[in-house]
Amino acid sequence: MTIHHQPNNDAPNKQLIDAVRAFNRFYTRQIGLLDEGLLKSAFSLTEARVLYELAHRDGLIATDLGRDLGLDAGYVSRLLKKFERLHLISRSTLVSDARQSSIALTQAGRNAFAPLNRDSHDQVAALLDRLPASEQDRLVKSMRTVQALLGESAEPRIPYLLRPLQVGDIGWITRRQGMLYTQDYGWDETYEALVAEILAAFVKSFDPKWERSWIAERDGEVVGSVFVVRKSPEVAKLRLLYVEPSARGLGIGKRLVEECIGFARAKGYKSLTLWTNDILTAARHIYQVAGFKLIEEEPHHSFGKDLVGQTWDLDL
Amino acid sequence: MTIHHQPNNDAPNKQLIDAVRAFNRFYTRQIGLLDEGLLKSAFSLTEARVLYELAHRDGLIATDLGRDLGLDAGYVSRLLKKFERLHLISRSTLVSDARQSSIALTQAGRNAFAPLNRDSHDQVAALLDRLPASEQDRLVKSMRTVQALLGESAEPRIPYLLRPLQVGDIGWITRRQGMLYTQDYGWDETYEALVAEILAAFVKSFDPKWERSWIAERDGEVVGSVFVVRKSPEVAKLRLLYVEPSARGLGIGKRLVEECIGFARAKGYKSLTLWTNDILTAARHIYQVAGFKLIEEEPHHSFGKDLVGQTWDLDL
DNA sequence: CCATTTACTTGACTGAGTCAATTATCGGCA
DNA sequence: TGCCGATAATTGACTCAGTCAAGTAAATGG
Repeated sequence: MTIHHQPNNDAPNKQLIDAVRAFNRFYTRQIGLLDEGLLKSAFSLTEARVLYELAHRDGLIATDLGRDLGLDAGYVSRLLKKFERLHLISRSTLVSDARQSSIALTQAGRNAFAPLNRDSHDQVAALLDRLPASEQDRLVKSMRTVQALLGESAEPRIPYLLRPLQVGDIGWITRRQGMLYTQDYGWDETYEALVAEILAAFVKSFDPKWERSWIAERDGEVVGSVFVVRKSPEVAKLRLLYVEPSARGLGIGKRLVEECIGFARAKGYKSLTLWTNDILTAARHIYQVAGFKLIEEEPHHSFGKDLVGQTWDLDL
Repeated sequence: MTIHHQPNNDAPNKQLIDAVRAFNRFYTRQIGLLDEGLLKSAFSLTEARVLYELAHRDGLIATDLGRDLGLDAGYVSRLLKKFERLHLISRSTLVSDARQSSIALTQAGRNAFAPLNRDSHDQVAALLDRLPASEQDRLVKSMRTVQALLGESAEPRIPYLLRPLQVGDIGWITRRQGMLYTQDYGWDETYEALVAEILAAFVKSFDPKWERSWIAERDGEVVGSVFVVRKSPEVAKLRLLYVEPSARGLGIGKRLVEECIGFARAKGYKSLTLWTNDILTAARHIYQVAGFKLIEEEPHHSFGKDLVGQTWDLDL
């Protein structure tokens, strides 16, 4: 299994554990039901699994089968011997290692596997068929998520990726910022509206020569963003910096702000300014570290709360 | 299993079937891995499952166990006999039916089950612990989805539910509309910006006396929405009608429009107007059926396309 | 080149789960 | 009331999937 970033120190929530255990019981039964159907064939369940592997992957050796299917080496050996006796497989000793031999299905083996495969396919088709198309999609999507999370990811996970805005992003950012600040600070729905307004204006008046957006994406999900707009020929403004709680601690916020500064410098702006609220301490810390200076503070009443707005500037 | 709404007539997509089969293979192995850990106990896997059922449900009879765990009646009988010999369970013949007897764990039974239960719990905890908290949530959510879709739903599913706007909705609607029209009609990012703008304005100037929003929600997900705004004291305007492709065919669009009409009537508006584009045929059909009349058409260039805008009115 | 590890095989089991026959009881019905 | 077909549970008789440990042959590493 892969080593993941930031493993939890405290034990996972009991409710989550129970949910996973419930799912395991449920799916044990589910698999049992599906397997019942295949039992009438000449092959045992495990034999069928072995045939499946052989039919779908080339150049397997006995050890691979045992490892991937979780089978005893002796048992695999016996299974393969039986298959060989039935002329379902052929084995050829590897030149690279005379202990191993590459196993391949013969034509007879493929013929024997075909009906098994069809039955299994049809059974799953019948299962899916009970659901409307949209739910089939949801089901498969969820299964893929489970598999991705529990399985070993083939490639080491990219911590995150920066890209420009695409369609769908501004809605997503609006939603997440709205929900986050409502949840964490009790702001009302007008904050979400403000974000929507700012982003709409950004897109409508976007000038690629002087402005830019950065979206931080992880595993295909937006986990952060920031925007730079032209306030005047000499002043750029950083807006709407945000990092998903689940992606904090990866340095995404810092990186986003650095990108903004770099961009503003490259474009010849004289200074970079931003407006924020004093309660957003995590963001403030990032601005401070990046060299921003607090210019002005003024109380205001917005989003249903009494807040203290702050203007921060950075000379470029 | 439950009878679901609108089963598919045509066979499900092969890709989906293969994904489900891949998941089944994956999870077979996953369960195998988890079970290995429990093998050192004095009980077999099936015995542990039986004990689990007995520990968590009262008044079970032998048949229930066989049915719910997919076990042979004879085998269950023998298992129970063994448990009884070990004084782990007690059986009392039911007065209602002398063939059946209610099975309950004794204190010794509970004591025997406790370590098994703890081991299983700890194993799942260890599994979850490898993931950061946010991914644990994603995992469990996906598992619940799979279980809900494949299992028999206890209560018949509510097709959908109408509710007013909440925080997060306007971002979501912006995103989905933006993505949908980009995908289906090739509109550019300015459409998403327009939606954001309209929704921001709606929230900011919202007057509950004269205006309203309806969000259609299914299984906790937004699947449609519509807004009514006050254009003038006599004219209400219907805006941003939208239904998720996955939720079409449930009459959500029709219902949303009907709500708008009802609201506009109740508030004493003289007419309800709306603006749309001729290519949105599904929506147009809904408007026609609801009694709207096409008032005006004019070509315009928006969202990167040549379009024909339409104004529809309904006298109330 | 020798010790250790790895890939595979084989003999000897066991015990999980199946199948069919049997008994006891129930519910329905003439 | 008594009979019949169905259901709940039990039991005997299996089998065969899977385990465990010991052994062989080849590879690997110092």
